[in-house]
Amino acid sequence: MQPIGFKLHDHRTCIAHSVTSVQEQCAEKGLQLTPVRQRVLEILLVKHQAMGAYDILAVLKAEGFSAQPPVAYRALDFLVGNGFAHKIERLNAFVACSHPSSEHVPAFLICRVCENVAEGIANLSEDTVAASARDAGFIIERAVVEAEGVCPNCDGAQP
Amino acid sequence: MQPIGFKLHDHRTCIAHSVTSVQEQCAEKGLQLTPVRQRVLEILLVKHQAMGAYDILAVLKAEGFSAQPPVAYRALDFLVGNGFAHKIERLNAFVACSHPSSEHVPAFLICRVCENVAEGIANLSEDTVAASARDAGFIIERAVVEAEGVCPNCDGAQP
DNA sequence: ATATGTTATGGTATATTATAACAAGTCAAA
DNA sequence: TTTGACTTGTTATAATATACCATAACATAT
Repeated sequence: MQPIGFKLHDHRTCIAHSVTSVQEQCAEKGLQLTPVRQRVLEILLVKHQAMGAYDILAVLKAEGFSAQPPVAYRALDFLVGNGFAHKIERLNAFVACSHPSSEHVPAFLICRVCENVAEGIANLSEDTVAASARDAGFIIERAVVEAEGVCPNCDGAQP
Repeated sequence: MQPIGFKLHDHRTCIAHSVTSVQEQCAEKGLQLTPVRQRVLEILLVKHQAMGAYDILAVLKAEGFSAQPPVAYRALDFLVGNGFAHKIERLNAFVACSHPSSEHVPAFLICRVCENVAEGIANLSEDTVAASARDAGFIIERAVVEAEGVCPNCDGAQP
């Protein structure tokens, strides 16, 4: 059991479920979840913490995959492009998606102390953001919310 | 007259107003708006487009300022840290703040065609994000919304 | 007037993140 | 069996960002 979204749960079944869910979606959509791609997804799932491309690369290398930067970036592009992972721009790092089965505007709660990340869902359509965009005639194609702060596990423990 | 927030307006007075507003705030708070810092702010204000640190550096260099990367990053840190500019993480680039006089959660509408950026204000406190954070016991210290899409000027003109 | 602390600048070097470009393998469909 | 779409392998390099050390400028305390 380890923290996820700052709460404890059975992380092993969590990983297994995510992987099979992604496998199913790939089958449905005719996407190829190749060994490297699946492995990168698994690596991201191990922790609910954002990982840099080069962190992932180090793991791949240790496991005998080819480990030039493009290997990691290609797999990440695939995962992000198909909604199985997200990039956290603020950290230049990546996390597995916690809600891979539905379209959504992800909202990341990033703990600046332990660097764990929880993914929620934002509802911008009811926000002033949607109104501004509508007024301006701007068409939103995708969006993300990134919030930095302190998670419950670190609150009190650290400044 | 040029596009700002995708609309036309008198950009010269816009720049002048922004600069004097920032000068006033610095005076109030005892912050030093040194020559490089003010110049970087002005450079950002020239376009309502995000600029990379190295773009700014190039302008500084042409004007005889010292032009090693830290020069730009320091000035940008000052501006961002005090709310006079924002970093757009998705672009690794910076924009002058359009609402420098008030605390707010900025929401960027980023046109993927012309790369112009409009800054709105998000109201996350009424969003599911705030609820998730509250439920999780997560304390949000700062947040940003980044939306990518197509602005009214580019819509129709480009795919 | 001198010392001390704080803030800002100058500068080198290097770390970190990301992509371009090209060759080659896989595999299904025409 | 070739074509085409997609994936991988690999080298090199681009783009972004920071660590680190030294110096200057200036206010305030001794």
